[in-house]
Amino acid sequence: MVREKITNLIEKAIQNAQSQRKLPKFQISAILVEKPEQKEQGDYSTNIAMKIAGITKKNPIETAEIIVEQLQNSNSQFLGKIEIARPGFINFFLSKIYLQKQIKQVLEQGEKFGDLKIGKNKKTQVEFISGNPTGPLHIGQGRGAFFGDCLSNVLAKAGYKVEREYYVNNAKNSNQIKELGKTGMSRGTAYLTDELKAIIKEQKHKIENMKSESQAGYFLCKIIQKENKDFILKKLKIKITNWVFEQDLYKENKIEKAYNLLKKKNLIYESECAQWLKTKKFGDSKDWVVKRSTGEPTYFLADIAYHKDKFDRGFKKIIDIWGADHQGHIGKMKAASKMLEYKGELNILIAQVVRLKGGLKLSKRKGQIVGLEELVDEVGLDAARFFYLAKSLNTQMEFDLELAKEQSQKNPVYYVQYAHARIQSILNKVKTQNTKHKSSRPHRYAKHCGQAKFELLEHTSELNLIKQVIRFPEVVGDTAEDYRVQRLPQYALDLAEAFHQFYRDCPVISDNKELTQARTALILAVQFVLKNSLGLMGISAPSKM
RNA sequence: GUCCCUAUAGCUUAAUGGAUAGAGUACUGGCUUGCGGAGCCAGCGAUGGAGGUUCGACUCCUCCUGGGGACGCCA
Repeated sequence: MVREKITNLIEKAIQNAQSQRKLPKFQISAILVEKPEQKEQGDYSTNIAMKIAGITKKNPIETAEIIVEQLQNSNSQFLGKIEIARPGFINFFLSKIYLQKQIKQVLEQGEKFGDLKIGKNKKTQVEFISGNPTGPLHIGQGRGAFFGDCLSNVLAKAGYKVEREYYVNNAKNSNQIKELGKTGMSRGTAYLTDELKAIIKEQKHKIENMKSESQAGYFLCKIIQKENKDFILKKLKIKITNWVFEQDLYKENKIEKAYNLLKKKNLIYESECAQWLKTKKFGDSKDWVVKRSTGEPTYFLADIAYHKDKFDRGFKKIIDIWGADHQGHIGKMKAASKMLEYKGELNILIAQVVRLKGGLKLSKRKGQIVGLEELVDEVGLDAARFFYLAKSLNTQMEFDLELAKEQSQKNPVYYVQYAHARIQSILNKVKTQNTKHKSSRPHRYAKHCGQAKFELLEHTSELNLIKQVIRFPEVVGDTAEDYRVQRLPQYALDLAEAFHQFYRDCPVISDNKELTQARTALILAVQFVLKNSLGLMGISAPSKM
């Protein structure tokens, strides 16, 4: 990645300056290289001179001058000019030759462009959605759903070995399953929705013969879970590799085993006939009950057993994506992971609440729910995904269903898809004119385009477009590190915009055959990256619209 | 009461302590000798309030105000 190269150059420059005694000796801390928003401020820039000004005892501009002097000696081919700007930024401009060469590389790598190795094949698990099997998913859960799917894609692209998991709270003896059973037996209304009413009606005879609420609830939850599963896989097109059932943890005695382990470690004590876990000692605000006075395990104990199971499966990095109502649960879980001496990385992310505009709250237990299915039907899957992913996970999100419907035809996602389709249309035309490649496969065609004379790509719009294209690996890497997937939709928009501007300024098809070939190669590369970034978001890249 | 998240343009929102706070949408005006006008260009418009730390604060700290969530032997 370009940014890494620049970082390395700066580090070397500082070391050189130090060995020439132009700068004092000090430990070089993290060097930040970022992409400025203004074009005049370079393609990349660093604030390192300001950071170390305190140590060098020179003002930032002088410090920058010393570093730049060394940088200029380094004679690197990919950099054009290097500028110093007040109050002490060093701005880097990429060289034209370097940019032109990149397109060939993108075409050679094709779909693999942007694949990174930073994950080092680390065994990673992303657990997300994990909706209760008592009803359909609502629009609040859509957040964790698309976020988790997208983050998993990004991590995989960045070189992690990712498993995607969904945990089903279907314990037969849990209160929610009993409540569900009650509802089924017309003794309650806890989870009553139109969908459930239909199921109950259909299964009336079977339910009537059931002996207990628990049995009826478990029966109903199986049906609901199957519907949810189909919905997630087929309609939302989310990939899940493992479905884990709470009931199986009971069946396999894993809950009792976890309990005994904690007991052995002397982390459990009895009070008021219940069994308490010493979570306070491990950083949580208080201790929690793991077994009730009746002897039944709590949800928390089951969750500990579940996490122990994750740890035992050898994940080095675990990401849990939970709803906002589980926020108070983080402290306990972290405490428990310490008790179990988990050595890996446990990240718990909270997807903040989704509110409906107009004040309707979205809590599963409080009345009105808007189904995720309804939303996807209204605005379409692509738009829904884009809409969700564009927002930061830990900001509460206000959902204007009316607006979403209204905007489904002028949604930003179409802007990106339009760029992709437009490119396809041009490519089709190019191929028609050039009968030799009329029916050639994309891969072979890309190879052919790789022979183009890239030095002909000189227009500002062409160079800007290339700059956007080569940002892609950085976008993948940054997102894999900070999990801010909203970077992806923004990037896709930026790339599409750069393409539309290029389209305005530079006709691809012209009498100049060499230029036509070079520009065809360029847009082909753009198309690869557009498709790739849409793919990470789970959004389709249509050839026609 | 305690803890957590949060407040940015009319609306929906972005911004690892950096430069002129970035988009989409809405609104106003402009773009036909060309490959898809679902496009392009220009304009309008924002950091809730008061202090503090810093060369530099939407970002960190304190207080205030508003919104949400959590504080069960529910899940």
